[in-house]
Amino acid sequence: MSKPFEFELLHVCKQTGARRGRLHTPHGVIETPVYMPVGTQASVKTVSPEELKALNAQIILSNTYHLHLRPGEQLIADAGDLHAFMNWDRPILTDSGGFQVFSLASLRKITEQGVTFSSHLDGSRQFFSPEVSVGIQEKLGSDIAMQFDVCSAYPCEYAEADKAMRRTVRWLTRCMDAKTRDDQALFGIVQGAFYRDLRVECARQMAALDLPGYGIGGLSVGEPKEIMYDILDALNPVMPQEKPRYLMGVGSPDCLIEGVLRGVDMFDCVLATRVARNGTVFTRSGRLVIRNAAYAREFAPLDETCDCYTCKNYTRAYVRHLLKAEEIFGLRLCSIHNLRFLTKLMEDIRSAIEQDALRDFAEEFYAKHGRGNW
RNA sequence: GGGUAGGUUCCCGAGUGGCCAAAGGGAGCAGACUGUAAAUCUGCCGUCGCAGACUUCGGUGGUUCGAAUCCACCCCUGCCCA
Repeated sequence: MSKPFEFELLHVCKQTGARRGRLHTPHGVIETPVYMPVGTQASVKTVSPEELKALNAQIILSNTYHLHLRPGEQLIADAGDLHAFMNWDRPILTDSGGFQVFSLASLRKITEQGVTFSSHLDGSRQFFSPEVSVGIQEKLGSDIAMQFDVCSAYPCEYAEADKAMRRTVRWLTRCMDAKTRDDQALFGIVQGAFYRDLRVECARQMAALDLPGYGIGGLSVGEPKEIMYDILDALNPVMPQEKPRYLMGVGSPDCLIEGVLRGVDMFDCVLATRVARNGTVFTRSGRLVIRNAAYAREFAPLDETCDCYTCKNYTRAYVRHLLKAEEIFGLRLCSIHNLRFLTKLMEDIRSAIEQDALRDFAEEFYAKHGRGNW
Protein backbone atom coordinates (compact mmCIF):
# COMPACT_ATOMS: atom_id res chain seq x y z
CA MET A 1 0.00 0.00 0.00
CA SER A 2 1.19 3.49 -0.82
CA LYS A 3 1.82 5.84 2.03
CA PRO A 4 -0.97 8.39 2.45
CA PHE A 5 1.48 11.30 2.28
CA GLU A 6 3.82 10.18 -0.41
CA PHE A 7 5.84 12.96 -1.98
CA GLU A 8 6.98 12.34 -5.51
CA LEU A 9 9.90 14.40 -6.67
CA LEU A 10 8.94 14.51 -10.35
CA HIS A 11 11.70 16.63 -11.75
CA VAL A 12 14.58 18.85 -10.78
CA CYS A 13 15.22 21.89 -12.97
CA LYS A 14 18.57 21.37 -14.67
CA GLN A 15 19.07 25.11 -14.87
CA THR A 16 18.46 25.89 -11.18
CA GLY A 17 17.92 22.79 -9.09
CA ALA A 18 14.35 23.88 -8.36
CA ARG A 19 11.99 21.03 -7.56
CA ARG A 20 8.80 19.94 -9.27
CA GLY A 21 6.84 17.54 -7.11
CA ARG A 22 3.53 15.98 -6.21
CA LEU A 23 2.26 15.52 -2.68
CA HIS A 24 -0.48 12.97 -2.06
CA THR A 25 -2.93 13.60 0.75
CA PRO A 26 -6.23 12.06 1.87
CA HIS A 27 -8.05 14.94 0.17
CA GLY A 28 -6.20 14.84 -3.08
CA VAL A 29 -2.98 15.59 -4.84
CA ILE A 30 -0.99 18.80 -4.58
CA GLU A 31 1.25 19.82 -7.44
CA THR A 32 4.33 21.57 -6.14
CA PRO A 33 5.73 24.14 -5.88
CA VAL A 34 2.47 25.42 -4.45
CA TYR A 35 1.13 28.59 -2.89
CA MET A 36 -1.48 28.04 -0.18
CA PRO A 37 -4.03 30.79 0.51
CA VAL A 38 -4.55 31.48 4.20
CA GLY A 39 -7.93 30.95 5.82
CA THR A 40 -7.10 31.55 9.46
CA GLN A 41 -10.60 31.23 10.84
CA ALA A 42 -11.86 28.54 8.46
CA SER A 43 -12.32 31.12 5.74
CA VAL A 44 -10.03 32.76 3.24
CA LYS A 45 -11.22 36.25 3.97
CA THR A 46 -13.92 37.39 1.49
CA VAL A 47 -13.41 34.42 -0.87
CA SER A 48 -15.64 31.35 -1.07
CA PRO A 49 -14.33 27.79 -1.46
CA GLU A 50 -15.92 27.65 -4.89
CA GLU A 51 -14.03 30.77 -5.91
CA LEU A 52 -10.81 29.32 -4.49
CA LYS A 53 -11.25 26.27 -6.67
CA ALA A 54 -11.92 28.44 -9.69
CA LEU A 55 -8.60 30.20 -9.22
CA ASN A 56 -6.86 26.85 -8.77
CA ALA A 57 -6.08 26.91 -5.07
CA GLN A 58 -4.97 23.34 -4.34
CA ILE A 59 -4.74 23.53 -0.58
CA ILE A 60 -5.46 26.15 2.04
CA LEU A 61 -4.06 26.88 5.46
CA SER A 62 -6.08 27.35 8.61
CA ASN A 63 -5.16 28.07 12.21
CA THR A 64 -5.28 25.92 15.29
CA TYR A 65 -5.11 28.74 17.81
CA HIS A 66 -7.89 30.81 16.27
CA LEU A 67 -10.22 27.86 15.73
CA HIS A 68 -9.60 26.61 19.26
CA LEU A 69 -10.70 29.95 20.68
CA ARG A 70 -13.65 30.17 18.34
CA PRO A 71 -15.70 28.15 17.61
CA GLY A 72 -13.71 25.41 19.37
CA GLU A 73 -12.36 22.19 17.86
CA GLN A 74 -15.13 20.05 19.37
CA LEU A 75 -17.80 21.95 17.47
CA ILE A 76 -15.85 21.46 14.26
CA ALA A 77 -15.39 17.78 15.02
CA ASP A 78 -19.13 17.52 15.60
CA ALA A 79 -19.67 19.04 12.16
CA GLY A 80 -17.59 16.17 10.74
CA ASP A 81 -14.24 17.87 10.44
CA LEU A 82 -12.84 21.17 9.20
CA HIS A 83 -13.37 20.16 5.58
CA ALA A 84 -17.04 19.48 6.17
CA PHE A 85 -17.51 22.49 8.41
CA MET A 86 -16.24 24.96 5.83
CA ASN A 87 -17.26 23.03 2.71
CA TRP A 88 -13.73 22.64 1.37
CA ASP A 89 -12.98 19.14 0.14
CA ARG A 90 -9.41 19.75 -0.94
CA PRO A 91 -6.41 19.45 1.37
CA ILE A 92 -6.02 21.64 4.43
CA LEU A 93 -2.88 22.43 6.38
CA THR A 94 -3.27 23.72 9.90
CA ASP A 95 -0.70 25.91 11.55
CA SER A 96 -0.07 24.87 15.11
CA GLY A 97 -0.44 28.14 16.96
CA GLY A 98 3.32 28.47 16.95
CA PHE A 99 3.18 31.68 15.01
CA GLN A 100 0.88 33.19 17.61
CA VAL A 101 3.65 32.60 20.13
CA PHE A 102 5.47 35.17 18.03
CA SER A 103 2.71 37.51 16.86
CA LEU A 104 0.94 37.64 20.23
CA ALA A 105 4.22 38.04 22.09
CA SER A 106 2.78 40.67 24.40
CA LEU A 107 0.02 38.30 25.48
CA ARG A 108 1.99 35.14 26.24
CA LYS A 109 4.51 33.48 28.49
CA ILE A 110 6.71 30.57 27.35
CA THR A 111 7.98 27.73 29.51
CA GLU A 112 9.41 24.34 28.60
CA GLN A 113 6.01 22.83 29.23
CA GLY A 114 4.22 25.15 26.81
CA VAL A 115 2.85 28.64 26.27
CA THR A 116 0.25 30.51 28.26
CA PHE A 117 -1.70 33.07 26.28
CA SER A 118 -4.17 35.71 27.23
CA SER A 119 -6.82 35.26 24.58
CA HIS A 120 -6.90 38.24 22.24
CA LEU A 121 -10.67 37.81 22.13
CA ASP A 122 -11.65 37.94 25.79
CA GLY A 123 -8.44 37.88 27.82
CA SER A 124 -9.09 34.39 29.15
CA ARG A 125 -6.06 32.26 30.06
CA GLN A 126 -5.16 29.71 27.38
CA PHE A 127 -2.52 27.02 27.59
CA PHE A 128 -0.88 25.65 24.45
CA SER A 129 1.68 22.87 24.34
CA PRO A 130 2.83 20.38 21.71
CA GLU A 131 0.28 17.89 23.05
CA VAL A 132 -2.55 20.42 23.13
CA SER A 133 -1.79 21.64 19.63
CA VAL A 134 -1.64 18.14 18.14
CA GLY A 135 -4.83 17.20 19.94
CA ILE A 136 -6.67 20.16 18.50
CA GLN A 137 -5.30 19.62 15.00
CA GLU A 138 -6.36 15.98 15.08
CA LYS A 139 -9.87 17.03 16.01
CA LEU A 140 -9.90 19.57 13.21
CA GLY A 141 -8.91 16.79 10.83
CA SER A 142 -6.52 18.72 8.64
CA ASP A 143 -4.40 16.78 6.16
CA ILE A 144 -1.18 18.34 7.35
CA ALA A 145 -0.54 19.39 10.94
CA MET A 146 2.36 21.60 11.88
CA GLN A 147 4.39 21.02 14.99
CA PHE A 148 4.05 23.51 17.85
CA ASP A 149 7.23 25.56 17.60
CA VAL A 150 8.98 28.60 18.98
CA CYS A 151 9.33 31.30 16.36
CA SER A 152 11.93 33.90 17.25
CA ALA A 153 11.98 37.51 16.11
CA TYR A 154 14.39 39.59 14.07
CA PRO A 155 16.86 40.54 15.28
CA CYS A 156 17.54 37.75 17.77
CA GLU A 157 20.52 37.10 20.02
CA TYR A 158 22.38 33.88 19.30
CA ALA A 159 21.74 32.43 22.74
CA GLU A 160 18.05 33.06 22.44
CA ALA A 161 17.89 31.65 18.92
CA ASP A 162 19.78 28.60 20.08
CA LYS A 163 17.40 28.08 22.97
CA ALA A 164 14.29 28.50 20.80
CA MET A 165 15.66 26.11 18.19
CA ARG A 166 16.48 23.37 20.71
CA ARG A 167 13.14 23.77 22.42
CA THR A 168 11.46 23.50 19.03
CA VAL A 169 13.25 20.21 18.38
CA ARG A 170 12.18 18.87 21.80
CA TRP A 171 8.64 20.00 21.16
CA LEU A 172 8.70 18.23 17.81
CA THR A 173 9.36 14.88 19.47
CA ARG A 174 6.56 15.61 21.93
CA CYS A 175 4.25 16.31 18.99
CA MET A 176 5.26 13.00 17.41
CA ASP A 177 4.57 11.17 20.66
CA ALA A 178 1.18 12.84 21.05
CA LYS A 179 0.12 12.03 17.52
CA THR A 180 -2.51 9.31 17.11
CA ARG A 181 -3.91 9.65 13.58
CA ASP A 182 -2.22 8.11 10.50
CA ASP A 183 -4.35 10.07 8.10
CA GLN A 184 -2.75 13.33 9.14
CA ALA A 185 0.84 14.26 8.33
CA LEU A 186 2.96 16.03 10.92
CA PHE A 187 5.57 18.49 9.66
CA GLY A 188 8.49 19.65 11.76
CA ILE A 189 9.54 23.28 11.62
CA VAL A 190 13.17 24.24 11.22
CA GLN A 191 14.07 27.18 13.42
CA GLY A 192 17.36 28.85 14.34
CA ALA A 193 16.66 32.46 13.48
CA PHE A 194 19.34 34.00 11.26
CA TYR A 195 22.26 31.79 12.20
CA ARG A 196 23.30 29.37 9.49
CA ASP A 197 24.87 26.92 11.91
CA LEU A 198 21.75 26.72 14.07
CA ARG A 199 19.55 26.32 11.03
CA VAL A 200 21.69 23.55 9.59
CA GLU A 201 21.89 21.75 12.91
CA CYS A 202 18.15 21.98 13.34
CA ALA A 203 17.49 20.67 9.84
CA ARG A 204 19.86 17.74 10.39
CA GLN A 205 18.27 16.79 13.69
CA MET A 206 14.81 16.95 12.24
CA ALA A 207 15.75 15.08 9.08
CA ALA A 208 16.78 12.19 11.29
CA LEU A 209 13.22 11.98 12.59
CA ASP A 210 11.98 11.05 9.10
CA LEU A 211 8.85 13.17 9.01
CA PRO A 212 6.62 13.44 5.93
CA GLY A 213 7.59 17.08 5.44
CA TYR A 214 9.39 20.04 6.93
CA GLY A 215 8.52 23.64 7.46
CA ILE A 216 11.03 26.44 7.52
CA GLY A 217 9.77 28.89 10.11
CA GLY A 218 10.88 32.14 11.61
CA LEU A 219 11.69 33.82 8.32
CA SER A 220 10.09 36.88 6.77
CA VAL A 221 9.66 38.41 10.20
CA GLY A 222 11.14 41.77 9.28
CA GLU A 223 14.65 40.87 8.12
CA PRO A 224 16.04 42.00 4.75
CA LYS A 225 15.25 39.54 1.98
CA GLU A 226 18.94 38.82 1.39
CA ILE A 227 19.20 37.44 4.90
CA MET A 228 16.24 35.15 4.33
CA TYR A 229 17.72 33.98 1.03
CA ASP A 230 21.02 33.32 2.74
CA ILE A 231 19.34 31.03 5.27
CA LEU A 232 17.48 29.24 2.49
CA ASP A 233 20.77 28.75 0.65
CA ALA A 234 22.24 27.23 3.78
CA LEU A 235 19.28 24.88 4.25
CA ASN A 236 18.82 23.77 0.65
CA PRO A 237 21.57 21.12 0.66
CA VAL A 238 20.75 19.76 4.13
CA MET A 239 16.97 19.45 3.94
CA PRO A 240 15.88 15.94 2.93
CA GLN A 241 15.56 15.76 -0.85
CA GLU A 242 12.65 13.32 -0.81
CA LYS A 243 10.44 15.39 1.51
CA PRO A 244 8.43 18.53 0.83
CA ARG A 245 9.84 21.76 2.20
CA TYR A 246 7.45 24.43 3.27
CA LEU A 247 8.61 28.03 3.71
CA MET A 248 6.12 29.39 6.20
CA GLY A 249 4.59 32.82 5.83
CA VAL A 250 6.12 33.71 2.47
CA GLY A 251 5.23 35.58 0.41
CA SER A 252 5.43 38.14 -2.17
CA PRO A 253 5.79 37.13 -5.83
CA ASP A 254 9.54 37.71 -5.84
CA CYS A 255 10.00 35.73 -2.63
CA LEU A 256 8.04 32.83 -4.11
CA ILE A 257 10.38 32.72 -7.08
CA GLU A 258 13.49 33.07 -4.95
CA GLY A 259 12.21 30.42 -2.57
CA VAL A 260 11.60 27.92 -5.34
CA LEU A 261 15.07 28.64 -6.71
CA ARG A 262 16.35 27.62 -3.28
CA GLY A 263 14.51 24.32 -3.16
CA VAL A 264 11.23 25.28 -1.51
CA ASP A 265 8.08 23.35 -2.45
CA MET A 266 5.30 24.98 -0.45
CA PHE A 267 4.41 28.51 0.65
CA ASP A 268 1.61 30.25 2.43
CA CYS A 269 1.10 33.94 3.02
CA VAL A 270 -1.53 36.40 4.12
CA LEU A 271 0.07 39.15 2.08
CA ALA A 272 -2.03 38.66 -1.04
CA THR A 273 -5.36 38.80 0.77
CA ARG A 274 -4.44 41.37 3.39
CA VAL A 275 -2.96 43.78 0.92
CA ALA A 276 -5.99 43.24 -1.30
CA ARG A 277 -8.35 44.32 1.45
CA ASN A 278 -6.20 47.38 1.95
CA GLY A 279 -6.43 48.40 -1.70
CA THR A 280 -3.26 47.03 -3.28
CA VAL A 281 -3.11 44.57 -6.17
CA PHE A 282 -0.35 42.60 -7.84
CA THR A 283 0.08 43.41 -11.53
CA ARG A 284 2.53 43.04 -14.36
CA SER A 285 4.10 46.31 -13.26
CA GLY A 286 4.45 45.36 -9.63
CA ARG A 287 2.30 46.29 -6.69
CA LEU A 288 -0.34 48.84 -7.49
CA VAL A 289 -2.25 50.78 -4.86
CA ILE A 290 -5.43 50.62 -6.85
CA ARG A 291 -7.29 52.93 -4.47
CA ASN A 292 -5.04 55.82 -5.55
CA ALA A 293 -6.56 58.71 -7.47
CA ALA A 294 -4.42 57.94 -10.49
CA TYR A 295 -6.68 55.00 -11.40
CA ALA A 296 -10.01 56.78 -11.04
CA ARG A 297 -10.57 56.89 -14.80
CA GLU A 298 -8.72 53.82 -16.01
CA PHE A 299 -11.29 51.64 -17.71
CA ALA A 300 -8.95 48.69 -18.14
CA PRO A 301 -8.50 45.53 -16.06
CA LEU A 302 -6.23 45.46 -13.02
CA ASP A 303 -3.82 43.45 -15.16
CA GLU A 304 -4.31 43.01 -18.91
CA THR A 305 -2.61 39.63 -18.87
CA CYS A 306 -4.58 38.16 -15.96
CA ASP A 307 -7.24 35.51 -16.46
CA CYS A 308 -8.99 35.97 -13.13
CA TYR A 309 -12.68 36.66 -12.57
CA THR A 310 -11.96 40.26 -11.62
CA CYS A 311 -9.83 41.05 -14.63
CA LYS A 312 -12.19 39.33 -17.02
CA ASN A 313 -15.18 41.36 -15.84
CA TYR A 314 -14.23 44.63 -14.14
CA THR A 315 -12.12 47.74 -14.58
CA ARG A 316 -9.59 49.51 -12.41
CA ALA A 317 -11.91 52.49 -12.20
CA TYR A 318 -14.75 50.32 -10.93
CA VAL A 319 -12.60 48.46 -8.41
CA ARG A 320 -11.21 51.75 -7.14
CA HIS A 321 -14.70 53.15 -6.82
CA LEU A 322 -15.81 50.14 -4.79
CA LEU A 323 -12.83 50.50 -2.46
CA LYS A 324 -13.38 54.22 -1.98
CA ALA A 325 -17.08 53.63 -1.37
CA GLU A 326 -16.23 50.83 1.07
CA GLU A 327 -18.26 48.32 -0.86
CA ILE A 328 -17.43 44.76 0.22
CA PHE A 329 -17.35 43.60 -3.36
CA GLY A 330 -14.20 45.62 -3.91
CA LEU A 331 -12.36 43.65 -1.24
CA ARG A 332 -13.52 40.44 -2.85
CA LEU A 333 -12.45 41.47 -6.34
CA CYS A 334 -8.97 42.46 -5.15
CA SER A 335 -8.57 39.30 -3.07
CA ILE A 336 -9.62 37.04 -5.93
CA HIS A 337 -7.23 38.81 -8.26
CA ASN A 338 -4.24 38.67 -5.94
CA LEU A 339 -4.79 35.01 -5.14
CA ARG A 340 -5.07 34.16 -8.79
CA PHE A 341 -1.93 36.16 -9.48
CA LEU A 342 -0.05 33.87 -7.10
CA THR A 343 -1.62 30.57 -8.16
CA LYS A 344 -0.93 31.50 -11.78
CA LEU A 345 2.63 32.42 -10.89
CA MET A 346 3.08 28.98 -9.34
CA GLU A 347 1.58 27.31 -12.41
CA ASP A 348 4.10 29.14 -14.55
CA ILE A 349 6.91 28.24 -12.18
CA ARG A 350 5.96 24.57 -12.29
CA SER A 351 6.00 24.48 -16.04
CA ALA A 352 9.28 26.40 -16.19
CA ILE A 353 10.86 23.79 -13.92
CA GLU A 354 9.56 21.01 -16.14
CA GLN A 355 11.26 22.73 -19.06
CA ASP A 356 14.50 23.21 -17.11
CA ALA A 357 14.12 26.92 -17.61
CA LEU A 358 13.32 28.45 -14.24
CA ARG A 359 16.31 30.81 -14.40
CA ASP A 360 15.04 32.16 -17.70
CA PHE A 361 11.57 32.46 -16.27
CA ALA A 362 12.82 34.38 -13.25
CA GLU A 363 14.83 36.79 -15.37
CA GLU A 364 11.89 37.35 -17.66
CA PHE A 365 9.58 37.89 -14.70
CA TYR A 366 11.86 40.48 -13.17
CA ALA A 367 12.37 42.18 -16.50
CA LYS A 368 8.61 42.47 -16.89
CA HIS A 369 7.52 43.10 -13.32
CA GLY A 370 10.49 44.82 -11.79
CA ARG A 371 12.66 43.44 -9.07
CA GLY A 372 12.33 45.47 -5.90
CA ASN A 373 8.81 46.53 -6.52
CA TRP A 374 7.01 43.95 -4.40
C1' G B 1 -42.98 93.60 8.23
C1' G B 2 -42.12 91.63 13.61
C1' G B 3 -39.54 88.02 16.57
C1' U B 4 -35.78 84.50 17.11
C1' A B 5 -31.48 81.32 16.13
C1' G B 6 -27.37 81.50 13.35
C1' G B 7 -23.20 82.57 9.45
C1' U B 8 -15.75 79.23 11.44
C1' U B 9 -10.52 76.66 7.13
C1' C B 10 -13.78 71.25 1.10
C1' C B 11 -18.34 69.49 4.44
C1' C B 12 -20.30 68.95 9.51
C1' G B 13 -18.89 71.17 13.87
C1' A B 14 -16.09 73.07 18.63
C1' G B 15 -14.11 77.64 19.98
C1' U B 16 -16.96 83.56 22.90
C1' G B 17 -10.23 88.73 24.22
C1' G B 18 -4.00 86.44 24.16
C1' C B 19 -2.21 79.31 25.34
C1' C B 20 -5.76 79.81 17.53
C1' A B 21 -3.77 78.33 11.43
C1' A B 22 -8.13 77.49 14.95
C1' A B 23 -10.61 70.91 18.93
C1' G B 24 -13.17 66.67 16.95
C1' G B 25 -15.45 64.09 13.00
C1' G B 26 -16.06 63.36 7.72
C1' A B 27 -14.24 63.79 2.89
C1' G B 28 -9.63 64.04 0.22
C1' C B 29 -4.34 62.67 -0.64
C1' A B 30 -0.27 59.43 0.30
C1' G B 31 2.40 55.38 2.71
C1' A B 32 2.80 50.61 5.24
C1' C B 33 1.22 45.51 5.20
C1' U B 34 4.88 38.34 4.18
C1' G B 35 2.86 30.73 9.21
C1' U B 36 -3.93 37.24 9.88
C1' A B 37 -5.61 40.57 17.29
C1' A B 38 -5.60 43.90 10.12
C1' A B 39 -12.26 45.71 5.32
C1' U B 40 -6.31 47.55 9.68
C1' C B 41 -2.57 51.03 10.89
C1' U B 42 0.39 55.57 9.96
C1' G B 43 1.29 60.40 7.90
C1' C B 44 -0.45 64.91 5.39
C1' C B 45 -4.66 67.91 5.09
C1' G B 46 -4.62 77.56 4.54
C1' U B 47 0.01 79.34 1.60
C1' C B 48 5.45 79.48 1.16
C1' G B 49 8.98 77.27 3.70
C1' C B 50 14.78 75.18 7.53
C1' A B 51 13.87 78.20 11.34
C1' G B 52 10.04 81.10 10.49
C1' A B 53 6.88 84.21 7.84
C1' C B 54 2.33 85.41 5.65
C1' U B 55 -3.21 85.34 4.62
C1' U B 56 -7.96 83.22 7.08
C1' C B 57 -13.36 82.51 10.99
C1' G B 58 -20.22 86.56 6.13
C1' G B 59 -18.88 92.23 4.87
C1' U B 60 -17.27 97.07 6.38
C1' G B 61 -15.79 100.13 10.17
C1' G B 62 -14.58 100.49 15.34
C1' U B 63 -12.77 99.30 20.70
C1' U B 64 -8.08 97.09 22.49
C1' C B 65 -1.10 96.38 23.40
C1' G B 66 -3.87 92.13 21.23
C1' A B 67 -10.24 90.16 18.06
C1' A B 68 -12.91 84.08 15.14
C1' U B 69 -14.24 85.90 20.03
C1' C B 70 -16.43 92.81 22.25
C1' C B 71 -19.32 97.21 19.68
C1' A B 72 -21.98 99.53 15.30
C1' C B 73 -24.09 99.15 10.72
C1' C B 74 -24.85 96.12 6.48
C1' C B 75 -25.54 91.31 3.74
C1' C B 76 -27.24 86.27 3.90
C1' U B 77 -29.73 81.65 5.98
C1' G B 78 -33.20 78.59 9.17
C1' C B 79 -37.53 78.67 12.21
C1' C B 80 -41.94 81.19 14.41
C1' C B 81 -45.69 85.11 14.03
C1' A B 82 -48.43 88.53 10.77
